[in-house]
Amino acid sequence: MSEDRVNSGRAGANLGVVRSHNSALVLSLLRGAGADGISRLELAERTGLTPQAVSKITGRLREAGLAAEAGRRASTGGKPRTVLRLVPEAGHAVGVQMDRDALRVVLVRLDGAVVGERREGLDLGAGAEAVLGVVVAAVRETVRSFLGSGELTEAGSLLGVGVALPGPLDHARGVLHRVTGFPGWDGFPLRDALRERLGVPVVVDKDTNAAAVGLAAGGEGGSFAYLHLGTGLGAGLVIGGRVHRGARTGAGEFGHQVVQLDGPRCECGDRGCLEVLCLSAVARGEVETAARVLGVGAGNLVGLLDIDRVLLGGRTVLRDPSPFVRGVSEVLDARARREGLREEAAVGVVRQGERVVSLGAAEMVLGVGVFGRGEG
Amino acid sequence: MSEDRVNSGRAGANLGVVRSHNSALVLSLLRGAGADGISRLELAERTGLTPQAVSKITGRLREAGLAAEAGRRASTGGKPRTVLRLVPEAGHAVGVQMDRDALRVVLVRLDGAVVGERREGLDLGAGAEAVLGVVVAAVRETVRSFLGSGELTEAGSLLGVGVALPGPLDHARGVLHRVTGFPGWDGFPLRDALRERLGVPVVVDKDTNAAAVGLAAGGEGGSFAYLHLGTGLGAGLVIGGRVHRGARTGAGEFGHQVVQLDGPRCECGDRGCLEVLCLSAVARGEVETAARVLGVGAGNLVGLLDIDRVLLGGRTVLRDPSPFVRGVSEVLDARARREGLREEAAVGVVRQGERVVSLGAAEMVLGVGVFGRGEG
DNA sequence: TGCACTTTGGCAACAGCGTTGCCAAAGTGG
DNA sequence: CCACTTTGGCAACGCTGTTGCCAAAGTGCA
Repeated sequence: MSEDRVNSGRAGANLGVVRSHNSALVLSLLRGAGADGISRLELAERTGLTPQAVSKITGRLREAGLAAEAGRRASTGGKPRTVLRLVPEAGHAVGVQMDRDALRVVLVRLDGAVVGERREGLDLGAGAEAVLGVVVAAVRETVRSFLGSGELTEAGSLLGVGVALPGPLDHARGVLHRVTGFPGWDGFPLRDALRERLGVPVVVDKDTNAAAVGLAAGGEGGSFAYLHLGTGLGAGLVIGGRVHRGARTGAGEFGHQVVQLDGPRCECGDRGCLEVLCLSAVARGEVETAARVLGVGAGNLVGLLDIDRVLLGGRTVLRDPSPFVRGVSEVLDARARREGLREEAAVGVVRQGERVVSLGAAEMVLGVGVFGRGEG
Repeated sequence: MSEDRVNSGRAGANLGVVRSHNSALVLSLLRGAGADGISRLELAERTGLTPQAVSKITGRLREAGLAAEAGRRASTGGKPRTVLRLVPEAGHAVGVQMDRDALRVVLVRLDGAVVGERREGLDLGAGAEAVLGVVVAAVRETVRSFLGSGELTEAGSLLGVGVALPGPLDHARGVLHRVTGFPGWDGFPLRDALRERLGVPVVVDKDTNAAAVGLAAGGEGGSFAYLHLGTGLGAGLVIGGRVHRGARTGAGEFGHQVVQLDGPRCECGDRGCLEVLCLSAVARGEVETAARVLGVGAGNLVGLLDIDRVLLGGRTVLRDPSPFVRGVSEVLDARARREGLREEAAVGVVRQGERVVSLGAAEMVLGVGVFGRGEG
């Protein structure tokens, strides 16, 4: 019912919404503070809430076991501030990245720290049932070996499983539209199938969106794009702190923007797509050219959305990031100079490397799982 | 203070936020219902609020003179629903469109109906002070002749003035960065200057954003783009019902996306921009080519953002819309077929014609002016 | 060592939000 | 005419963050 409301229009607010909003807000600030912790008054300043409200909210979080007091700051002439810290062991989430040929499973704590990881081969062509079995077994095994519990839901420790994979899909329903090259997956209800077998909440999303969620939760503020250059070229967009998926989870199709009218044929059927130009340059060993072409696409994106930052990832980039960073930076730099802007959008490489997608998948669970509909 | 919070991060919510959110929500539904009106129970269904909450909210709106009961629906076996209607005369807003060579001022009622309009020539090169004088006089005269009051703020009837103009500017501060071709405007604090002279709230935004606000308020739901093809080529983006401006009000720079690597030089300094390709085709009289190129840009946009609809406007399109609609539709259609989507993004022409920008400018005031921070 | 001062943060009372329970009003339909 | 349905207001309520107040816990000067 609430999902309908959110989809079909704008929803009315009530006290419950206020509470979960504020709780999620405080929780995310606690997470951002990490092991350093954060004081109540600092939380009040950052949220705009009164100190007393923060006290009540953190009191609830402490009672729920999600937060705890952890030492004090130095005094500034009065009573020293008490430091609050997230209790990282209070919850865990599993992140799954399903690729064409590989499976990656990570287990993270509430604070995002990785406590377990597992990698193995995967053959998406083996059929939905077989693949599902492999994924379920891998998740079970990961949780068992690192949390030491056979029962996934035991003690409420496992909040859920996030699954990221390429290809068109429906995030809201958790249904795959198709998986490029593997027609057997058309319309497969991956979320419900996994939820039934694992017995915990499951979230499904495109790999690029998952990465974007993880990066946003990892402290990347404002608006940014994650550009993933691997076997394909896609983007995850974060606008004002929230991932933008579009109504059909179709947003972020970055690789098939046309940057050369009547250019070479792309396998999508169109001509002059960024992806075919970029990847064919990579295949020819012309990394500089690939980077410049990627930069042009990034420039188009920055101009359209006025984003603050561009983060690069994906196997092809991570193999040797510097020419890509340099090439994209140069294009954006030139753009900013032309526009008369003081600073261009900053370009960087994801520091999580190849794990950025699976970590983001886990993050999707933490973002919404701990307190109502979180803020992403 | 609240502005700081909103800009620097995510803000905590309290009861006041809930009230203004829900009030704005109900008000926007009342506006959407127009002269037909809408019943309390319908409002409850649409917002997800309980009927009793809707009764309280509409009670406040009625007390404020913004809404009124207006007849009843047919009975369905019980007491017939009472119809509520916006009181259109309860408030007015002025929309100003400043163009390189022309000024357009519209006066609209709370329901968006135009009750007055005024057009005259403008020379942006005449200097800020001179132009300001012309604008102020035009606004005063428009209000006086159609509302019959010399005092703008009298009876709280004029809620504010929205101003739309091209060129880079800062929406949040209401400061112009520069106006292409007229360096004298660099850094001019247009919003504050107008507010001081007119004595009512003033909102300043890019012309394309203003149009987008107006279209969104006019019932265009979901996510869409307004593409404006006039002396330049720009876009206004609405994502999930809200205009996306970017941190620097720089979003929507649609015309300078590169669609032809190493293409012809654009006056922005880059090569192969959509704008130069499209407008030069128009200049050569090759409208079909211009439309196709525009379609390619629209396709890139649809792919990146997964928007539902593309609306065309601007002098060049409005002169003869059908080839543009056809050309863009064909490109998007082909895209959707390639993707295997059931339906492509719909293409249309703004029904407001040349007034879409000035009407949107007025809408910017109504959206935020009546109740706190509205929903855009 | 003592006392004035600053700062933190909990307790209690409070205002105001939407919600719930209840019932009068105003229709339909047999 | 009366049973029934549906609408929507009144009153009590639970819960939110807010405000006023004060104890706790430091600093720093005398």
